[in-house]
Amino acid sequence: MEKPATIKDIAKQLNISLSTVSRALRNASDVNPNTKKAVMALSEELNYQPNKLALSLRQKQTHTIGVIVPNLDYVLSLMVRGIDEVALEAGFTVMVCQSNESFGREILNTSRLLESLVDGFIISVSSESKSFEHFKKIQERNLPVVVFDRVTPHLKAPSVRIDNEEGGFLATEHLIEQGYRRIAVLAGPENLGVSNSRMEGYLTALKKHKIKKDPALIVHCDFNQDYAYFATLELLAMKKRPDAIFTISDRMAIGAMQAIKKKGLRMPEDIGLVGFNNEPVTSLVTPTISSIEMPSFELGKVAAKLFIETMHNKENMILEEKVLRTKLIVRESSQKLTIKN
Amino acid sequence: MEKPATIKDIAKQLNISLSTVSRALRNASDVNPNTKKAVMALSEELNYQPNKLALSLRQKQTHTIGVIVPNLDYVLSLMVRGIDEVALEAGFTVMVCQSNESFGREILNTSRLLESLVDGFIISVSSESKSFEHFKKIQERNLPVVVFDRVTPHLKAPSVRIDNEEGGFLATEHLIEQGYRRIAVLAGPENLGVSNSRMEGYLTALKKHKIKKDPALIVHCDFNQDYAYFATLELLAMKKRPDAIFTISDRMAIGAMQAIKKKGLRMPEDIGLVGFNNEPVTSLVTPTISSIEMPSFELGKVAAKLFIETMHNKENMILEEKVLRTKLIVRESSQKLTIKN
DNA sequence: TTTTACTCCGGCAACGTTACCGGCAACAAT
DNA sequence: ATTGTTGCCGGTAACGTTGCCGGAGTAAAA
Repeated sequence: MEKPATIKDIAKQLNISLSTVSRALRNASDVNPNTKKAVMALSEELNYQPNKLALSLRQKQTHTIGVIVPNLDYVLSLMVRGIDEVALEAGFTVMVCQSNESFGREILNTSRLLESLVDGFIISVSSESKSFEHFKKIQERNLPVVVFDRVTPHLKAPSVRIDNEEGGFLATEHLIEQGYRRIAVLAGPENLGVSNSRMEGYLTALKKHKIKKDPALIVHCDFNQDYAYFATLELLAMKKRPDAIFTISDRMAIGAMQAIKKKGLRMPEDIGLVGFNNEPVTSLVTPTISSIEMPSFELGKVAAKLFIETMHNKENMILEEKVLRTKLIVRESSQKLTIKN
Repeated sequence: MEKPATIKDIAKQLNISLSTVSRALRNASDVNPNTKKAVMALSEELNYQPNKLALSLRQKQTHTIGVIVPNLDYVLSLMVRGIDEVALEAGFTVMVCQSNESFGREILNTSRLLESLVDGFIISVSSESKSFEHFKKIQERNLPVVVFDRVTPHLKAPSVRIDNEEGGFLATEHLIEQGYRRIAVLAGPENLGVSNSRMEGYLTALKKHKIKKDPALIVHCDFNQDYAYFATLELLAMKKRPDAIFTISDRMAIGAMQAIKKKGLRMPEDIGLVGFNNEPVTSLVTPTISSIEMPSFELGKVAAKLFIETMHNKENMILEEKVLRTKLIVRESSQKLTIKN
């Protein structure tokens, strides 16, 4: 069995035509039960497997979804697994590309996947992306697109995301309830939607509790542990330093934690800290870090389901926007008050 | 530009034949410079991109590599990035599948990738896999295979791995030099090669320093934080408990650390701990955990290079076995002696 | 002039598959 | 006996591409 068997081989051995074999293998109608049985038997024996390339070429569908993610950190790889799960179930293969948070790379990935003739895209945009021209090429070809996690209003497509405002709100209100008042926020790049939404929630919480917003306490920095470290050092060097920090990612929380330790401050006594994502590492460090949990795996699954829906009614596509809830996980870094039993 | 342009479109507009266009686009020889220029110009204008499906079907090559990994943890995702890097450079696309350490899943992935008509495989076997029949199907089709990281002698294929014996040796000898004597090893499943090799290094170090091996100190458990936690609790409950633990992964080291803390023991004073992989988390926990560093990204690159070599001389394939060096990273969990300056 | 050589190009087949159409039986209905 | 009707099947074209072969035209060599 050097070369894989083809329909032609079956046809030849059974002395029937290609068309009949083809029909026997799928349509089932318009073919004598006996012939069908024979074809089935032989195809089993020869271990026949339809050539996907030929199929795809013929029916102009590859049953492949292009997935573009900024990276494959804990949260995103969970989401990708969710996508994978649902896609496989529905008979799709996924091709995952990392943009490494780079705009250029994202463009490259897009065109590569386009060349690979994927049937559509599931995208989480890079933090660097300000222009969305490269995605237009996708929609020009009339391919379905679903945006997830990092959504953007510039892209007219169905989307799934978590409720970032809620997450920001929960984190901030929790800090307020614990008695913190000068709460700083370590945000990501200014054009990153998720970051801004989380900050929005932060502001809402302040407003609700009548705490005046202090622009000096709002710091934008790169989505990255080291930057967060230095940004925190600066925050702590202020005359009136913050008494709590909300970081819009756990990575940044780790950086902040290191800076706080470096300064000899204690959590939660001197300063409170809440992160975002609820990565496992938050419960491993000392002190353990409070964080916002999100249903990542579920989010991936929803994204894939949305994709399949969109794919099936391309004509009258609905711009659905799904939003999943978040949850506050309280740990040592922010729990100043003891819980009464 | 609804549908992507094809060679036929170009031919029609220029009133020349398909063959000429085809030749103009690649061969370059056997075609009038002027015609060629015209073809090039028009293909640019129409944004022509060759249809990969048709190409693959024609020349029976998809320029795709199937990559099977047991999971996508820190180390493996670095390796995959290495593979990706080199593969892309060489004009290959990679399709990554996770077996989730499951044997059945690995079989499924193999046949799916085989169906997708990949040109070959780069594989790291699942810890569950004891049989390797499913890989035979690959070699029956005469497709190149490279094994990486988790290699196995049952698979006749070029391979890259790190020097696990060395890693185990370095970790153990370091503990011995720090004065530890009853050194336990937390190993993975018994059939997992990497685990056994690391244990081999452990034994070599013991022998070199004339420390008698104590079977009670050798514990096999699942490759997993929780199992490591419980296994460590048991170790610590022994009458003559170990004074150091070498775990063959950082995940397990974390579990061990939690158990040690739970028991109220201090590292490195009461007990020493060394992990393997040098994941970032080792430097974030308290105490920081010593570990064995390995060139993961590089390993991925080597694997891909090896694959491309193998692919290019399929005929007289050499069963190369590359081995990369490891390095000990000393941190708080095992540094009993102060370093003299 | 004839032969040879070279340049450039078009036609055909093939990769593996399916959709469509048309045809030949056999049988039922008229 | 003629006309549908139905069941089953084969031929052909097409998806987009390239490799092979042969041929026309021109120029150089005999």
